[in-house]
Amino acid sequence: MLQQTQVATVLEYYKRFLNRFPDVASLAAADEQSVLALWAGLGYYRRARQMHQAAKQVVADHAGRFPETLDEIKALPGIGRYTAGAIASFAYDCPAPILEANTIRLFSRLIGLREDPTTSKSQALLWEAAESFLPPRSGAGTINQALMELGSLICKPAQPNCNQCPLNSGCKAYADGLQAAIPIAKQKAKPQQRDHAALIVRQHQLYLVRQNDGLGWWQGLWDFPRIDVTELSITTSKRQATISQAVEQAFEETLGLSCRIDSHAMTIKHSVTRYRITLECYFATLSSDAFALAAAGKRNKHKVGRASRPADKTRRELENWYWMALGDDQLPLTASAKKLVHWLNGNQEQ
DNA sequence: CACGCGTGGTC
DNA sequence: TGACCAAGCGT
Repeated sequence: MLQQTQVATVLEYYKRFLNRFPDVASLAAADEQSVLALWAGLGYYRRARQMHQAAKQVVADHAGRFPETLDEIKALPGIGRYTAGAIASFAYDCPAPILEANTIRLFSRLIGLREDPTTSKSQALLWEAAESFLPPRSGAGTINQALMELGSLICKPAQPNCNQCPLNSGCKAYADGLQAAIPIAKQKAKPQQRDHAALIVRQHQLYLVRQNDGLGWWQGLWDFPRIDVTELSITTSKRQATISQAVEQAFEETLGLSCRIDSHAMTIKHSVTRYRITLECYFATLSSDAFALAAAGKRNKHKVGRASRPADKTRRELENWYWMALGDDQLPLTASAKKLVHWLNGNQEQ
């Protein structure tokens, strides 16, 4: 959970998760969808699937006992050199180095690294630095955690407290006054704007949702029917009726969902990697034939794990539909879908 | 090796 | 407010 995710963000998810899956065996025995449901909102959902797979692998290949050597730990899906080193040193006191956001910054400054820390050359130097701090006998876990804390609390990204740093006498960046310039930030791809549209289709107290397939964003997670309408180049200068018509047509062509847009509900701004997404949410009514198709989806209880892929393409779509109650906490929803659910809960007039 | 993957917090 | 950042990994 902590991979690329701040501790404060993880805490509540972690508690809920361990409450539901207190050991490897219970996680291994779980449905992927219930694992994802507890992860929903955290992001990087591949981590959840890989951890689930790792639990199964521990049961199958290690008799249910978590492996205790660096190589065996690293062989598990979703566990790379950092996470393997962290587990091995924290849990089993193996003399394994670690390198992550905090210590990359710390070591970059200590050795006065003037290049992009992500290149293989830089990485080799940084791992070497990490290794140089390992104690000869035991206590690697303590040292590793102490170095992370030092990076987190003192050797901060901006305005590091060099005067409080116990390592400042050996720090090249500090000696040269370069602590603000190191590590150098690598240039990122320019953010791109995307326009999405989502439909709010209510039938009695249930809302139509669909599961994302194995391609693209939010694989295996559920969302309100959503499409990318960036190419429609919708502008505010167009009449609302024109926009609605274009969006209706796009839903028909993309999802085979024939509907009429009734009104605009809300706008959600969010982002995925380098994309800045503006999601316009509309109340909509399905046309009668589309309604029959969607109703068929209701009989398909949502599946465990990824949806199967029958040869027939039209059927494939239908398996991914579901009528969801607003209070449903079993379905793994994307963060934006959760926001929309929250808004709908607050807007249940009547 | 560069890129994709999610989201929320901070300044 | 938008850019930066976070207990990385797999491809």
